[in-house]
Amino acid sequence: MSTTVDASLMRHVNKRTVLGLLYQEKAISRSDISRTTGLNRATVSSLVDELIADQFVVEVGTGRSSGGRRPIILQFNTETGYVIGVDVQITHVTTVLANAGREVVFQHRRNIDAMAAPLDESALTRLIAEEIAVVKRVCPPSPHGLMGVGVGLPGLVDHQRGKAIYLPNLGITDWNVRDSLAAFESLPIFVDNDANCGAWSEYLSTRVPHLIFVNAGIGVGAGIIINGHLYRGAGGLAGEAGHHAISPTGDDCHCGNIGCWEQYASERAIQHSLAAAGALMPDILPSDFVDQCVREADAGNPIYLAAFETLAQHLGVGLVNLLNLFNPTAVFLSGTLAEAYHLMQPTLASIVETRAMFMNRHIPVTPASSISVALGAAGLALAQSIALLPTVL
Amino acid sequence: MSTTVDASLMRHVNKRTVLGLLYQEKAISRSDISRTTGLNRATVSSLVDELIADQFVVEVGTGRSSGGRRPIILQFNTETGYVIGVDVQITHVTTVLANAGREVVFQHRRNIDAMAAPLDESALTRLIAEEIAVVKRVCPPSPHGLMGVGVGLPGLVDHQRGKAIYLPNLGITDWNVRDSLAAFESLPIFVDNDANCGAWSEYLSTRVPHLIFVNAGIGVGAGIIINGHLYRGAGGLAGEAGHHAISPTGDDCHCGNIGCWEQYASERAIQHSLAAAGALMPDILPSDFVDQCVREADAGNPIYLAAFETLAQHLGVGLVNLLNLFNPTAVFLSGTLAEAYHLMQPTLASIVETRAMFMNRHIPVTPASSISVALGAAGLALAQSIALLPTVL
DNA sequence: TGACTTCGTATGTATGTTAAACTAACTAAG
DNA sequence: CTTAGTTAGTTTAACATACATACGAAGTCA
Repeated sequence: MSTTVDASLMRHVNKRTVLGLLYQEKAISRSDISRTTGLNRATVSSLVDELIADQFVVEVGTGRSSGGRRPIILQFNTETGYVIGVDVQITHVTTVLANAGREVVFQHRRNIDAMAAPLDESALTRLIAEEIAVVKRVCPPSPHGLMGVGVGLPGLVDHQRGKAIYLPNLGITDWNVRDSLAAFESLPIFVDNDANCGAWSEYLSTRVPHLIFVNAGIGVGAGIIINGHLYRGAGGLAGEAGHHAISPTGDDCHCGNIGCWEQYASERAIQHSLAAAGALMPDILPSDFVDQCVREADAGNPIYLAAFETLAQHLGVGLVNLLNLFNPTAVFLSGTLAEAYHLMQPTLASIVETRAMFMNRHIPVTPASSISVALGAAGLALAQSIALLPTVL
Repeated sequence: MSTTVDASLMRHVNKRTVLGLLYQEKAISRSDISRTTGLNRATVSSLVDELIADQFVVEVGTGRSSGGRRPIILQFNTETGYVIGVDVQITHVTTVLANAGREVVFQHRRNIDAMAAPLDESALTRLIAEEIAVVKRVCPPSPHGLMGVGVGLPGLVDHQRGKAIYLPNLGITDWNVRDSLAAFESLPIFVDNDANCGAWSEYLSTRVPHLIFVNAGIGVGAGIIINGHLYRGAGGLAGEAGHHAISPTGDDCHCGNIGCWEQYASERAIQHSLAAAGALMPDILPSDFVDQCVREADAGNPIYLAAFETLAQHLGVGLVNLLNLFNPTAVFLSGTLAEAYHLMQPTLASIVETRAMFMNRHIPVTPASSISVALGAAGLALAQSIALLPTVL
């Protein structure tokens, strides 16, 4: 932790601050930048000149005068380069092509049914490589080109080595994703946990400094942003919220614990409720399971309504725990269960309002977009590719 | 978040890095500093000169030669100034006088029995002021003198305004500690949650970058260090681990939640166990309660042994949740229940080893010193007083 | 004794930010 | 339509700081 600063780092930091501001605001002048950063106008001019030379920034005409010379409007050059993001879930893979401004240029979803027909590592590698190839074909030319690929995976990930340590619901252990993909793809590959990707995506969109992103589908995981940085923990494996126990008497979990949140707040819990009510749906593809259940509940089927009610209660209990522990600014709900948000929202809200500590009772729990994990994976790749953009950590 | 750097900040950061290194190492030369920080020898010399002029650093003779001129050994001047730390618990108040090197020069403990004879805010203010006055009298003269007072409180604290928002077990709401004490004491007053103080203390001692400090007594709270910084959450009220639920069927808690960890992992839980076994101890001072229980258990009394066993199990379940959520490097156990550490250790260890996720199974759970909260409070005051020392956030 | 090593300092240079002067371009009052 | 005032952006000089280099001091070792 011995941070030292010299002139070049000083300039780098200031340059990053300027580009960061340009990245947030859609139209801003040199003068505006000087005012909001506190940097001298001359310094800003010099930094902007370099950013323009690097094609990260473009001048786009002049703005309105406020009593003097009209300002030159600057913008982050969203088309300076592109990244690919891949969200690997148990039931489907979502791939996006995003420009440097995190605008989605192309997206593709492919259902898989890993639970019915398990995919081994090499099959999954090929599948991801195929998806990348598909997206790659539609990537427009740009100054920095296609800069990298981010992959979000549902389980324990060693993001530094680019390895999946344990993906319980895919039945995969110790899979070196980066090296495997390198056989098909020469682009830089970045790998991370899916909830981490989602959290990063929501942070970049909202700039909320402390947030929790809960990905609830077949498993449950959380991504945690603290002070604008992704919190990874000492071993890089924080946020296993799905394996915090909410009951001392629950079922044994594969993780070794008893009564894990994941047992009560995942698709499994719905199946459990349905089975208990004698209403199993055996001939449905896993990738359509939640969809079908939501449809039944929306149609008024009381068994399904009750199942979602129970689910919402358990989801709420765990959420309250996270609120009291982390005291965040916002919570985002993602994964297949987010499709049932409208069914669970009233119960969820009422549990948070009654059971969280008073300062946490009005923290909003909102659904995330279905592509936020893929977009976040792309965003992580972007952050690694352009050193001047906001750092992950 | 628009960080800008200029020459003076650059120098400040480098100076802090140098002083930080001197603060950690007990004997180090300019040359050593240059090597470990990467700063140029000339730069180090210049920075050290200023630090010596400020009396933060002293030259203490020469070291052994390694084939050339002998180095001049530098040391952080632990006697450059002093701070006071106060740990306010329900049953006692601990006050320490520490020098700038966090060495305890004097300490004093005073039992109170706030539960039996409740103290109101003004009585508590006077009590703290008295304790400060006692300690102040033994403070030796020094270049920077007595720099400030840190106060750790068991409950929700607004550290920025120096206010206690809610201290449930003391029955106090909205108490402006800083202003109240200002009537008695002109020193700068810094207020924080007790577990935050403890966590900061353990961080400064161990330099473990990710750690959790659990303060378990009549209440339960956690202080969280993330990446060498105290994590306070969005509203400054994170770490309310005592109010994360570990059972859906437990008692109602004053916080609004059901089945809070605090119901199962505090002194209350022992009383509950004893009552259930028909072995209440009504005529004991609250400040001696745990002491007495430990003595009974150590003497082999099966009712007390069973009570601690149950307590350890519940403590363990909550700890596992924290491990899986935060993936820390170490956990420190403090508060009155830490006195029963030897009784609970085997159960605690076995629960962590079996129920935590595999990467968290060998995270050490060790007892903290009984003065770590007071020392941490002093440390927070120190960090605020000397801007060149490690920052809290 | 003499060559070599290491520590710490002195001096000049490179890099960067800032302050101030300056030009460009606009608004608004008379 | 002129003129004063304002705002945006650039140029120039001054200043702060870290670094490279050279050097003296003080040791080691053959």
